[in-house]
Amino acid sequence: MRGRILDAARNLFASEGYDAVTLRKVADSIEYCPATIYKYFKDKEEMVRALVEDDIAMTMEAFLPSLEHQAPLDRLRGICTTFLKMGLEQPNHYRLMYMTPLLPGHDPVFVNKRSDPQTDSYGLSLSIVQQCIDAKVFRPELTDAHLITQTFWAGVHGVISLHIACGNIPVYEWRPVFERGVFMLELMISRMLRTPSAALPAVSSTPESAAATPA
Amino acid sequence: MRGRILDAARNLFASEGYDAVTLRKVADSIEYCPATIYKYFKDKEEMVRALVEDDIAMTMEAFLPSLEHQAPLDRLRGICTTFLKMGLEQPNHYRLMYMTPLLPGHDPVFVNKRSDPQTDSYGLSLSIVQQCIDAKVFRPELTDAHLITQTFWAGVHGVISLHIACGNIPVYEWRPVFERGVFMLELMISRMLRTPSAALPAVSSTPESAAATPA
DNA sequence: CGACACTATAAACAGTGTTTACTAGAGTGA
DNA sequence: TCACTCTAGTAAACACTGTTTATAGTGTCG
Repeated sequence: MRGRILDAARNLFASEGYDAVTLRKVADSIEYCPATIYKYFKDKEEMVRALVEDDIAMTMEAFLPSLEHQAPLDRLRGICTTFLKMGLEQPNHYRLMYMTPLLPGHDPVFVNKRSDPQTDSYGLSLSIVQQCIDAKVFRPELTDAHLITQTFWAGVHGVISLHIACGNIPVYEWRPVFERGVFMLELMISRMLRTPSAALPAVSSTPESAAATPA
Repeated sequence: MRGRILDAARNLFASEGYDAVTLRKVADSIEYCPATIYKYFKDKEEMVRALVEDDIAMTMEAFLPSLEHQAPLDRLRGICTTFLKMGLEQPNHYRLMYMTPLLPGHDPVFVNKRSDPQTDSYGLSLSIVQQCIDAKVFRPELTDAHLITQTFWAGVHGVISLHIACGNIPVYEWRPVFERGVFMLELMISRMLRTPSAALPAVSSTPESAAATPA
């Protein structure tokens, strides 16, 4: 039953976007009374958080193929580009997960799922970064796995979130956003590498087509 | 009169935060009827946009000292760190300006103010990056000023916005956010430099105090 | 003075999230 | 079988949003 409510919410969310997820619309689309939802969720926030947790689980699944690579650096590349793709393809979900300061952070249930490489993407990234450090991939002075993880995350997140928030302002002649994400990633990686890297990836200087973010 | 409304909105916004800016509260705090606001603003959105435009102007003023530096690279460093500081000190304004995909982008008045180094921070950054390119500061293959500007912007924005959205999740052992911003900036700069740079800045590995984002 | 323009308002409308009081029904135990 | 409880679902209301309409004031100008 919770599942049916969440399905309806998910559909509404994916089809009509961010602000369309209203309790009444969810209730209507499942042909129930708005108050019924409160039998299964304490809050609207709790309902939304259930959605987010599902999305987190999906993200973790999407990371799995990247873990097959032998070289830890390739694993790092893999999850970063996967994260980038996911954020660009599902901006609504991304916005909810990483651009909305709602999740109180002090919620014990929510917090316990974090920092675990199995269920949390930060924990997973952290462990891969640590593997890179152990494999002496990075320069010797770069020893703080948290700092490195947070920097990679911020870099990729910056490209995604800036695109979601400002990507539809045409006077900024935006370069293609995915290429920009890869450029950012390789920029960071290559500066951190112990053995100097090859050239940075090329980025097309044709401004991105206007079909960037379809609201 | 528009000014008085905006002042009230600004106070409300700064003191009670993002969601507290409601037309009725603004009207109450200035002791007018809610409908009166519609005499001076077509929308709530137009009122909010007026706030944002003021903030943009303030941002531009904050950039002025950075333009005094002789070396173009120092100018670039200056505006980036200023941007970083501003975003961290006024997260509410930052969120409104750069994390809310509201501004339709097709508004002609709004668009005309963009891309001008005098009134738009992107235009200003772009011109400084171009000066760096002309001064042969960057590696010869880095010729696309837009790409470079967008990359710097994304990097700094990533640190700020990630901190605003997720900085209150304690299990991520966040390193001090300002130091992380400078680290990100120098990471990007040093990889782009034609003449190799010195070491990256040190970042304290003490997790940031819990007083990060006071809601 | 009379006509006009303009300001501010009260009241309502449609839409939120949320709560309360209530009903119909399904079980369960005696 | 009969009462009993417990629960899923509901209608109606409440307190809020942003927004609109019709109306009462208030000044200015001819």
